[in-house]
Amino acid sequence: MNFKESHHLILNNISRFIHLTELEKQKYVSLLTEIRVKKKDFLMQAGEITKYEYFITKGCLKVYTLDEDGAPHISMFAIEDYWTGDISSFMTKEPSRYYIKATEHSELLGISRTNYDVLFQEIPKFERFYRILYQRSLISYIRRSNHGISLTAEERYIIFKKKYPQIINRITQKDLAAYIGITPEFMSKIISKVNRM
Amino acid sequence: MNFKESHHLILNNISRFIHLTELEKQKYVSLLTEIRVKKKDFLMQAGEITKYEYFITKGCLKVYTLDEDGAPHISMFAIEDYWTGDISSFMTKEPSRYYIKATEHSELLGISRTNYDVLFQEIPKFERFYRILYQRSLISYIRRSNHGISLTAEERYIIFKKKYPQIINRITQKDLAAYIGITPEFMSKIISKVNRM
DNA sequence: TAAAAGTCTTAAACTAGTTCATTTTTTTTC
DNA sequence: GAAAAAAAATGAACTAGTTTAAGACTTTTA
Repeated sequence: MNFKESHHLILNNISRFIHLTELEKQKYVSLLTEIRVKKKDFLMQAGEITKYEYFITKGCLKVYTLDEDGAPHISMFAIEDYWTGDISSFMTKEPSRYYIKATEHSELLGISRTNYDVLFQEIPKFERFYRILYQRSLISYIRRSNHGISLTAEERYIIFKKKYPQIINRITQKDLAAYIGITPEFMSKIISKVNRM
Repeated sequence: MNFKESHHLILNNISRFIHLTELEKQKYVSLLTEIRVKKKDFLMQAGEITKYEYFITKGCLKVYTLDEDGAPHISMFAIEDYWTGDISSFMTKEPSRYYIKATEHSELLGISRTNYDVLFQEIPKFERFYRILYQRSLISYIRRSNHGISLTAEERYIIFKKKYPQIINRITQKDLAAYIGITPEFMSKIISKVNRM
């Protein structure tokens, strides 16, 4: 059996948690859709019902909401080997409040809501895969929500820099500010202060 | 087959996502441990390795960390029909950074780490149950982490009050402040302001 | 490759939230 | 049910982070 590079990447990601036979691998990749999105283009926009859960094989994207004043708040940056999407809209089939925009030319594999359900019927082992995937995401979001209410912006910046060195060089300071939850002006002050230390 | 009241509660919670046969129900409840904890007593403390994932059948508990200054930051309040614990320490078997303290006399059902693994082997359907449970928790923590960095304390208070009316009357204003992420003094100001509106 | 658009920096005036100290009110305990 | 302990309220002085504005630097686009 011969898989393309993107399929190798996603199968390798999955193999960290569950073991699949060659036949299951074939079945699984047959349920995926390939998606390309150019820099600055949207993978999805607020108001739409999320059609896919995504796995990034190349590039970088930002997932964000806009508040009443039109200010962006970035929920996550997704690069190669990351999963992303709006799990809430994907599950409830209600319109999303999120935008997903490529900050670099990106390539993704998507699984549609229909195929997501088929997947569980045909290869129940995937319940385990997603159980573990969501469990791990949950751990990091519990931590992030605690940091948001208990740490200063400077502390959150230092943690982000340490935890995601491979991301920080690929994003603008403005987007980093929208992720940390402060204005770009204050982000600029923090960075020059931390660098001076 | 005759189950006690607490077993009825937990089985009813589980039946929202998966269907169990009578035999599976019996098997499942045999893996649970009953726990009682008096008001102001700890269910667990920072430094311990989390032994159980908990389901609350009666009472109210707060899950919190202490920062370097000794100030508490509450991650969640758990009441009847809620699941709680420290999923990170439970999975990694590393010492927890959380305290769980009963704010009322409470009764819980716990599943140990060993039995959690046995459960998946014996009733693989539980992978699906936990997949859905974690997926839903994830959705609410993603939202909470966004609120923490994008909303004012007053907005977070109004949202909490609307979303958890059954909890707000059971907790102190001080604990609410530790959940919202502000000082008790500022919480007091916000509440009197919002009530005046 | 010049012009336009977007990003980053700096600074002054402002606001949301903290700190500290004191008093009042409510809850707990014996 | 009185005394002690904890929670809530209030206010003044403070700090982290915002707003607005303007200039310098960098990237994108025609």
